Amino acid sequence: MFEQERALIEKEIRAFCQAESLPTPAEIHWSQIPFSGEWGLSTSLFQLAADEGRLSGKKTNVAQRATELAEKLAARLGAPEGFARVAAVKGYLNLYFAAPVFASRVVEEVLASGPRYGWGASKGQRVMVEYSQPNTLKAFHVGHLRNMILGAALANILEAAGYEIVRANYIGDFGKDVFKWLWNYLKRHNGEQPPMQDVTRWMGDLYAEASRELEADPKGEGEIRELFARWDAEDDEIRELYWRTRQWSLDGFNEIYSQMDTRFDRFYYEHEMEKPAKVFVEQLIEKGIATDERPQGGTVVVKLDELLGLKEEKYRVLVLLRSDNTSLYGAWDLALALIKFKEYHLDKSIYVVDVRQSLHFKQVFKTLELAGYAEEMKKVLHLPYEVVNLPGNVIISSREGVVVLLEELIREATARSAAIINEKNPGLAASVRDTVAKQIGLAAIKYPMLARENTKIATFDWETALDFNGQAAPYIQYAHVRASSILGRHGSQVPPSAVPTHDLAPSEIELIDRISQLPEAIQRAAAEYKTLHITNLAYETAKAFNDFYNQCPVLQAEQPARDFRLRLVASAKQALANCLALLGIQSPDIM
RNA sequence: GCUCUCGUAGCUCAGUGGAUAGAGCACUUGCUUGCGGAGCAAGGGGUCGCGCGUUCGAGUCGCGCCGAGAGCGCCA
Repeated sequence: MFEQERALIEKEIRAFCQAESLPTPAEIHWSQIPFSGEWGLSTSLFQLAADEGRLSGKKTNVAQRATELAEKLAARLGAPEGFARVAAVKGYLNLYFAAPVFASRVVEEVLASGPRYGWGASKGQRVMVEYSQPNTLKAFHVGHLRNMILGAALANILEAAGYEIVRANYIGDFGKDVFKWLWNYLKRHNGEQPPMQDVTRWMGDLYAEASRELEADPKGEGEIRELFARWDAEDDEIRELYWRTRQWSLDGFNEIYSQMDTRFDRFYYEHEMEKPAKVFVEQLIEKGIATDERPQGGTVVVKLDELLGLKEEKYRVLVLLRSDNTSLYGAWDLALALIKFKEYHLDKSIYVVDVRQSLHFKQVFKTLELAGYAEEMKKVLHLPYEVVNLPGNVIISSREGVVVLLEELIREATARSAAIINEKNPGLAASVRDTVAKQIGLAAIKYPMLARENTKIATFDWETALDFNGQAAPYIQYAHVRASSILGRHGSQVPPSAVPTHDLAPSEIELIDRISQLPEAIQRAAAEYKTLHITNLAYETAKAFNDFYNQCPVLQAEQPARDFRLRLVASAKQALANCLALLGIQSPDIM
């Protein structure tokens, strides 16, 4: 938000370097001024002092020289436009903002931009984010939650940063697991209908049963292959069963997506990939990239390390077709990757898939690179995230049926938040309470998944998931409610723009500072693909608002402070709502 | 065996090569004639896994070790 001022000072610093015959820095790094309680910008001169010493070949005391340079520079700058003062402190150049000028600029910009405050200009690039990827005929559990929430938030953040976004889902509706389920269904549950509630739980239970039964049944594998073959031969009975059971899962997913407030622009399905994948595999064999070992009773594979002439194992081997000629998911991923580029002319194709598939994606992307798609492969990115475990490092397993069902979690969280509302705000009408309870419950579930580094394993336990205190979404929503409450009591429109003429309190400046950080946080979160920059800022902004709330009266304040503070409250409310919206979290006005 | 990830307060986690490493939870204490106390303020608690290196400067970068987890030819 202060790019202009920054650019101006940078120009001055470069001019200073030239005048003093110093090496000109390529980049000038800015940070906040710590400990001062004042609001401004800071940069250090150590690097410059060290560079100068290295170039001259003479031994220099870097700390001393940095202090000297900072002082000279401060003297040269004087008091530039918009800044109250400039100071040299221990080798740092500190520029202190003329707070009223900047404060008013921040507030004006937030209120003028509204829900789009913080959004960047269009970058003219189209990015696909693929996420969720649930498997039909399996349970939808808390392990899938991280993926869905992370992907959705990331898509929002990239969109806000200025990219055109295509939200894609790739439904796992094909492969051996599907036929394993059908095999078990035909043997033990033929004709059964799924229950009304928790469809995916029922599907998952049958899947776990199928896994158990298969282990005990030596003929099972053969029977499953037979079903697979019948599907291949377009056997009506199997096709009908396949479509019918698949639809049960899809209905269950749609229910969950609507509950979680998640939407997609494009659905891909594994079963659609089979044919194009097989055609593509034939081409790879012709090109000599894939090796056909089927005549010897083997598979079709891409021996990546061998093709690349690597001595150590790195990419290993990607298996594309089984010995019985059916295709594997590696083959489908080859086809899908190209279809995406063909359909949307993407500038970037992102896969939000858990870290255990890192090698798989390395293999897929490298194979396509070798097959002549090097340009496209520069634009793909597997964004890995760690799994969600249960307490005691218990792995969530569809195969063994050890899952915490997502719908159960949503119900629990909603019930819990309704109970808290009853306690804290007993006067609230039941219908309003239920709506708000859901907003808070969902937020509490989503926030911790987004506030954690993607590469860290998350542990799900009920106590933490349902803890609504402290660094959690309800805290942020509460700050938003307080802001709404003040504006509601004020009643009429917030007063028109005004530069503050009262002495800004430290907590006012801190709050404005946090609000002003949103545009940069969005750009950084998008560049690094990290939602936690937004969760952190949302929390810090809420904290700053609560501090302000305690220290600065608004409605009781004297004019002109009252008018400015009303506008500040409206800005804080907007900034909080915008952060939460990026995270896929709603901002209630009462709770 | 090879590859990848993680290791910061009792616990869960932040921390852009820069000034005095921060939050939340838990624990102790205080704050409501005041805009919503789901809040605020204060307190204790740290060999940033260990070592070497790069650098003016390392929790942050590199290498090595230790510990934990994951992946590695016909599941997805």
